[in-house]
Amino acid sequence: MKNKYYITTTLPYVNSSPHIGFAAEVIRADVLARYNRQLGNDVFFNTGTDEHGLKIFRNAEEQGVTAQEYCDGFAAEFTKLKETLNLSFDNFIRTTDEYHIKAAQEFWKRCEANGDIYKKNYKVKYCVGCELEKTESELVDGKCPVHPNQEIEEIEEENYFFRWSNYQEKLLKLYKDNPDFVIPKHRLTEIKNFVESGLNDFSISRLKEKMPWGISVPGDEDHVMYVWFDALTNYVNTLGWPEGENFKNFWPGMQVAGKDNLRQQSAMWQAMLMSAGLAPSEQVLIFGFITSGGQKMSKSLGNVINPIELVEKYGIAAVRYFLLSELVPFEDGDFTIEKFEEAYNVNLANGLGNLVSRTANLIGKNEIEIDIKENSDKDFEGNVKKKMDIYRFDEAMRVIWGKIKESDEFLSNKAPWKMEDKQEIKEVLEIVAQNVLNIAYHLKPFLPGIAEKITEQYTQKQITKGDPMFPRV
RNA sequence: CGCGGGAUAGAGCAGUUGGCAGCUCGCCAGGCCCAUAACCUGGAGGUCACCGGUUCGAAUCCGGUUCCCGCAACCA
Repeated sequence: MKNKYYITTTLPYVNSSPHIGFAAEVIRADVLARYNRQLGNDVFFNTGTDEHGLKIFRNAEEQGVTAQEYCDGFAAEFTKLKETLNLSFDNFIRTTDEYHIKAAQEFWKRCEANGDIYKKNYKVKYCVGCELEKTESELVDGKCPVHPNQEIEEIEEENYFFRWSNYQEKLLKLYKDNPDFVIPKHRLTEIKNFVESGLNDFSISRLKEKMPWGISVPGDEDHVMYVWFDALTNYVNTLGWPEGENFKNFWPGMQVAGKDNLRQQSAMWQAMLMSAGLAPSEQVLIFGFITSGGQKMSKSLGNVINPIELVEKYGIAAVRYFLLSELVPFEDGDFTIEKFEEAYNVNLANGLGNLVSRTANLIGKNEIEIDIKENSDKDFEGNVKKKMDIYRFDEAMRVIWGKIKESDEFLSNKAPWKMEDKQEIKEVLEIVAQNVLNIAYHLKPFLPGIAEKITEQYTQKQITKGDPMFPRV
């Protein structure tokens, strides 16, 4: 019987084009999905788009289109990432999908039935930029410190609230019983501290007459759900919850997110799950951010890196390689075009590409037939696994590149191009070719396209030299 | 004392449970010449931010200090 493995990314909010940080997140999730498929597990991999809320409603108004049209445009752009980033997701959920809307309403009803939803008068200052209410202590000079150029709006209305405060002890118990619940450890510490400091119930609805772009609250046509409540439920809705077979088979699952999402994923959502009577997530991975030249990416600084343009210029393998290999997933990492090109030249062109070329060439020129098979090296496999078990994609790739270096050294030592005896040459090249084929095998989750190409080349009866896979830049 | 992260070769970074300080680029010298001006070998270059402690032994653990950064700019 196959193990079930469910993994989901967060759903990016569709108010701008795909961010390189989200690209890193979804590619890491893709690696875990592909790796688990390779291990023989039955995998369900989810991503999608978060499409409700005031910010989107207003953006659409400004552009003179309906909110749905506005979202459709972005959703198409994000869907295209499947090809652009070579992703293997099984479902792409949009929070405007009919099945999501129905399930989100069902989720609401369950929380309500459990006594965790109540109505109260709500008078608070609200920052449209954050889509969040602000307490007086959070404001600086009466303005949101995050969006100082936007006016704080006063909202006074009856809202529904979620009794987050009911879940403080249960969340702390969850963290205590599952010390690996949040990876890395320091993020678990952070969320534990936050929950310990006390939880305030949060508002989960908005008046429809003011902000119609949301999912109707069950049994109250005057309200729509607050975007966070609706969006978080996608992680089970995508599995067909409440009835779907997939839900029974795959939940609970792995969740990955950027560090800005720690609170939502590991505390708010977990409390919501408990309230609805569902099991908490299996584990939450919290990734670091990507800076650009040591600074936060910002349009005004002009240092925003567009992952799609990067792929168009350098190819998807180069982009996946950099994001997976040159960054420590759980810490902030820096991107510059210089580092990117250096990594490309050193590791893909001179390293992987060159080894594949020189080996194939030597075999072809000598007209040698060799006998090798996929994944023949159990030590190699074990070393990769050790790193994958702790989600260190960078170190797993370092293991793979160690095998490349070892093969280059071996070739230089043996110098088969000086040998006369065909049998002797064959013995050397068979070892190296076997290494290359194993490298390709372990590369499949990381650089699927390239790995397939190498595998195809090296499983021919007569291996011959191909065109360079990575021309130097 | 809001919560976290960080300081390691000229630059950029890694360093898991304490055990001879590593990687890439750059620099110097050599080799090879099968391969994409690539590949291999050797070398120079370190007060592991600072002070103290634990230990046979600390980049690593503990306490303190200084300086950066994120949470918290349009954002994942």
